[in-house]
Amino acid sequence: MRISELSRRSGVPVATIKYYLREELLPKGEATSATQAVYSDAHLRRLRLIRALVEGAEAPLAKIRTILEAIDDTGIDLHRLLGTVQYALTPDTPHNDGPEWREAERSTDELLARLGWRVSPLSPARHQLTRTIVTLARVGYQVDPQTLDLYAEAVHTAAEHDVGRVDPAAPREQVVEYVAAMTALMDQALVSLHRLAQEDVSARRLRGGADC
Amino acid sequence: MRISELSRRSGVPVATIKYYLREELLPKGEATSATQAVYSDAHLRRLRLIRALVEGAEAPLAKIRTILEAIDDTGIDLHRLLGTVQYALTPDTPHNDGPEWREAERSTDELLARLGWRVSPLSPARHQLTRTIVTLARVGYQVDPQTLDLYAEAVHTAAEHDVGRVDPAAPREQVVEYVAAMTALMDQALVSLHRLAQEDVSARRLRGGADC
DNA sequence: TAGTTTTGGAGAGTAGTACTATCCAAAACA
DNA sequence: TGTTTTGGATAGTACTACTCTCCAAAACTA
Repeated sequence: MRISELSRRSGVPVATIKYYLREELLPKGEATSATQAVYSDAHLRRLRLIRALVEGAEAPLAKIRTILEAIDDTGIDLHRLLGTVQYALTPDTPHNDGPEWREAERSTDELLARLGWRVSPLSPARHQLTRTIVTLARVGYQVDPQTLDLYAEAVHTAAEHDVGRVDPAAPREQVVEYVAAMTALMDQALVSLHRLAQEDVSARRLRGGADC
Repeated sequence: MRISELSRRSGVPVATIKYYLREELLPKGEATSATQAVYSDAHLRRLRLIRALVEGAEAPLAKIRTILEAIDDTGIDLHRLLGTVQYALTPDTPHNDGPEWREAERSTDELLARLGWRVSPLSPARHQLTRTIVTLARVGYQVDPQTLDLYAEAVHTAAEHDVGRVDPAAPREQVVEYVAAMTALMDQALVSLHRLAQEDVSARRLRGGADC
């Protein structure tokens, strides 16, 4: 198909498709002349994945490029792919170094030790958790170990399910796209549901006269 | 304290503090002359909250202003405050209308009916969940009811805990700040832990030869 | 065949966001 | 008295993801 049809079928404007071509997020179409090219279903699929990462994960384009390269790397193992997606989705934030940072870091380390989770010391999510603990402490809310344990147990169930759905019998292309999409987007489902749950509990407990 | 001390104690540059004053995120200090003012501990606390929302929740300043106004509204009930924070944190995204949207919307509605959660039809998190389901469907991953049920159960436990920590005996100012901070920031803790859990499960199941 | 539309490619422009730098007169400090 | 800090105002900056414009070649249509 030509670029206009790709645009129509994907819902992405031609100018944006051209932009993604220039940014090398989307591979070139097959040139049929110096000024013409045709695009395949693979382009449509790739475009949909890009838009999902832009809209659903609010990932910056540079980071999306990293994810796509990992997907296209035929030698990558799935664990590494999952790690690459997580890295890409985690904003670069400054490393702090002070007593409050070290205390929060200790909370994180102790939690992971208690849980026995196999997590790299370099994992960006570690850093993010530490940072969240610091941020909450700064506004007067100490996150205690019981809270962290309870949260951890909850999300581990979800994660078992996420990873359990990886189908070893499916074509590799599908598997890697599933891992990338799941890693990038199920966080958003989790957050949405968390908010819905908060609303439900709040409606029962905090609404009206129940607010002290 | 003067603005330089406020800057030193908060870690926020003077220029940024002035910016927040202009943007009316931060109330004016108490003028001691035409060109001098002093700031209280309340200013320091407010500045920390602003930075927590900027850095921890990645909330746009205009939305932070909305949250702060709700906090300062002495007549607001806590349930409404929680709703206001959630609204503020949810990006405005277009409403779609097509068969795939309606199908996803039905998934969301059925889930909430199954769960019996008290959730407003206008809740932004409803819309976000629907959108996530659509986005995942577009990249080939259908989110089934079992997945949603499992996630929902997990996060409800977390939400019970979140809301259960609201202390009716504490000063109102503290309570409203806790509700706002919790609503805005515990999502990030949840996501961080979800990612750590995924890494753990992936390490067990997907690493190396386990990838088909 | 001629006029119109579409294309790849290149470059410039736009909007939004959150700051950051500069300037100035008045106040505070040493 | 000279230097530093202040409130206030204004302009500038960096980043991000597009979006618009132009042009020559190719494709389409009547």
